[in-house]
Amino acid sequence: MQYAQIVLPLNLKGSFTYKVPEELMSDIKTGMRVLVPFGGKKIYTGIVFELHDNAPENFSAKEVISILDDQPILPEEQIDFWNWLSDYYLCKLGEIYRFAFPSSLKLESETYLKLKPNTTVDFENLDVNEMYLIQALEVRQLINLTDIEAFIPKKDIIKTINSLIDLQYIEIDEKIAEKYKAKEVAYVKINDEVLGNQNLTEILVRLNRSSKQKDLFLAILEKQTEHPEVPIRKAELFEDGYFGSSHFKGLADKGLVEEYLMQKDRIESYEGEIEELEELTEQQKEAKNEIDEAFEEGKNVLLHGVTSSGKTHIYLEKIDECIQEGKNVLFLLPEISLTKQITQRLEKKYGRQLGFYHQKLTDFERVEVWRRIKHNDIKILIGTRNAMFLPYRNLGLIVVDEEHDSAYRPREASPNFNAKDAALVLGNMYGAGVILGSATPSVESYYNARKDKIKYVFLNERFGNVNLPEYELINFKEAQESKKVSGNFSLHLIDEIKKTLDEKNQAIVLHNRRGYANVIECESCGYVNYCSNCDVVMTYHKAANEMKCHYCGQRASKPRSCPKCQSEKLNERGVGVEQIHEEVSKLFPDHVVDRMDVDSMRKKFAYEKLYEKIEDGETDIVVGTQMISKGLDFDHIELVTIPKADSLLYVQDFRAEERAYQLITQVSGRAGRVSGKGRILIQTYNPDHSVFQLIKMNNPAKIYKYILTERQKFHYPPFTKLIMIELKHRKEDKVNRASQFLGSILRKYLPEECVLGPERAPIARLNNLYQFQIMLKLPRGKKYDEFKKMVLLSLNEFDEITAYQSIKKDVLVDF
DNA sequence: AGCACGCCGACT
DNA sequence: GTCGGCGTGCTC
Repeated sequence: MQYAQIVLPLNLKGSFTYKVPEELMSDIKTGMRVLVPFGGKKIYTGIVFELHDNAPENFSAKEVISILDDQPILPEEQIDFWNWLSDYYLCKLGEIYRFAFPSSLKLESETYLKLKPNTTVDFENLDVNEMYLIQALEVRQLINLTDIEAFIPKKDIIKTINSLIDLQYIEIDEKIAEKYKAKEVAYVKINDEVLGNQNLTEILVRLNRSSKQKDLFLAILEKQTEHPEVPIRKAELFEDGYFGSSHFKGLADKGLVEEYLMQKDRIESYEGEIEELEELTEQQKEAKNEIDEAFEEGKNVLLHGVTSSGKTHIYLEKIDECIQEGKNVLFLLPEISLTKQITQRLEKKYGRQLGFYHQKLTDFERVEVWRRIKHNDIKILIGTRNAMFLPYRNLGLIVVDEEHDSAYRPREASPNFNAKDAALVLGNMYGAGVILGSATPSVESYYNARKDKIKYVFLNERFGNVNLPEYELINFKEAQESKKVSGNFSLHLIDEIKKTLDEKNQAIVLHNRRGYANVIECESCGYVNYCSNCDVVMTYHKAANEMKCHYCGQRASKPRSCPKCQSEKLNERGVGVEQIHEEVSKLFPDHVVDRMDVDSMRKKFAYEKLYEKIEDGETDIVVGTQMISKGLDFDHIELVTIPKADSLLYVQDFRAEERAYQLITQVSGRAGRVSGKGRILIQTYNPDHSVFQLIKMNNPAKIYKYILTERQKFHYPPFTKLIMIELKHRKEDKVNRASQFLGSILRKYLPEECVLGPERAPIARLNNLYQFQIMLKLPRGKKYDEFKKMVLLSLNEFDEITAYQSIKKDVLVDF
């Protein structure tokens, strides 16, 4: 095997061919990391994806510099998984690599500057910047490029460096820095020789003159003899303040004790009591049996369990079984803030065998988890979508909790894949069973279950036979006509909240729109504030007293008068959650009303604080956006109200109804978890709308049937496959031409009815990039693969036009 | 993605 | 006249 296909952490297609030097041939294996030169003088950490003997024809391969691992860091299963992801989602292996590995594991060379040896610098002829740089280099021999920014203005850096290189004073070098340092902790022990020497009395007599040292010596000796297997941390000796480090040093100088260092995991693990699981209810047992059967047939499972039906309970049972069989578990969650409940329960049972992996870990913490997974120290890994790429060796089970959640596919992620779907494939690679769990499964998963591609398991009762919440639709139009409203609330709804509060219970008000008002509009000329980076109006946030663009995050001050016609009559239009919160606060001045949305939860621990407040009953009403539909499992929430439910449906998206159903059902699940007397009030202008009517009936099968019929009628997923191609560029005419061109190529290879567009994106400009999109509607089944090859062909043809290379192109498969 | 090369506008 | 902008091309 003389050649290796290496994947590099760059946004480039496929892999690169390198020659394996003779001396590395016997050691190199697929899945190992290697250092390779690339381009001018850069060195990258690449991964060996394939070894072969086919010499490249069109170029001469460079040589692998060295191998970084003694065993493959990436298991075969992951290599297969990456290849699948790249094929299916039409993304680059380099993108996956960058996403999958913590940056400390894929070091690249950094450019350094150093003084040329044996040169005398003539300071007379240097400018200020040049002098600074030379002086800095005299102090520390190496300086990397980013450090220079600290003392030379950014725009002068290149000039300064070039000039000094011309003068032959400095030179450029590349260096790979080892970034990851294991955290080491100091431990102490009695010197081995001292222990061997039986004459302890003699030692103690010698210590009589320094009583503290003697006490310390005895303390260490006692710990060590009582628990010889437990290392003694140096820090713990000084914890009660009685001993100081000078006492230890005294003993060490006498050769009685010694200090040694050990690596410590950065991640703190649970060390408390370990607890057994509760027994399953009859219904849960039945569900578990069905899962077992499915797994035996080699089928994956969609676990559809209404809120508080005890899905977690079943997960725990399956997890336990899997671990008994000596296999490991991956538990996926849409976002890390939801880990609380599941973690607490798992920690009690599995303690240190539990690991976490998510976006909030530091890079070093990620590396630690990698190592622990590699060493098989972790039995259960709880994590978000990026945890799918850890180097598992023997996965036996993957759980995807809240599988419908859109966080499994963040909009602007690279590589863009759906973690829920990818989990099924990952499970297949490892021969592990996969459970997708949700109270409101995605329509696609439900359809797959219906088509028997995955097994459908339904839990339709709440734990402890508690009743499901009851829905009531309030006709807001009628209420308005009979003048029974106050602002955005019907008197009936207000009355219901009042009743709930009188019974010392809590209520939730859902309004899924951030800010105070959607638009601020000039009454006389109609002027509205546009974001300067995007083609969207800015939202008024009263709490922060500013205008915000919800797409690029830009902020601006609230205008006092119309910048166009100077009129001071500015109208606020469109209702945001802040306004609903304000109204509720005014309606219930004697109660505590809190707001929960991304804007109010931005501060550190804001979420935790509010969570505690609700738990302790200090909050009476929580007004919030969709955030409140997740993780708020409290006993005293009895009422959920949605004053402006229509806004959930007025979204331009074929998934609007599905999303509305999921959101309403999820937030409803917060009510009456214990009492079984939960009530949901949906206030709408269209109480006859099918979605509301079906929700009221509380019959999931009917809702899914309705949504599926609609999807079939309009040729949307799951009946067709969608691929969305987005093109972005700073110049509108350029991206317009490019998308017309790509559209024509696609039409050349695909039937006319499959290609929609190109057209301007609903938000024509975002972050100063103009956007055009082409939607591909492709048939399912065998034909799909064939058509997708054509798409790939078209995209490659497009890529050959060099003039369009500066255009950002995103391909979203299964949009 | 990074980096070098090369061609056009705003300044000493 | 130069500096520096960024459009283009290339990397095993």
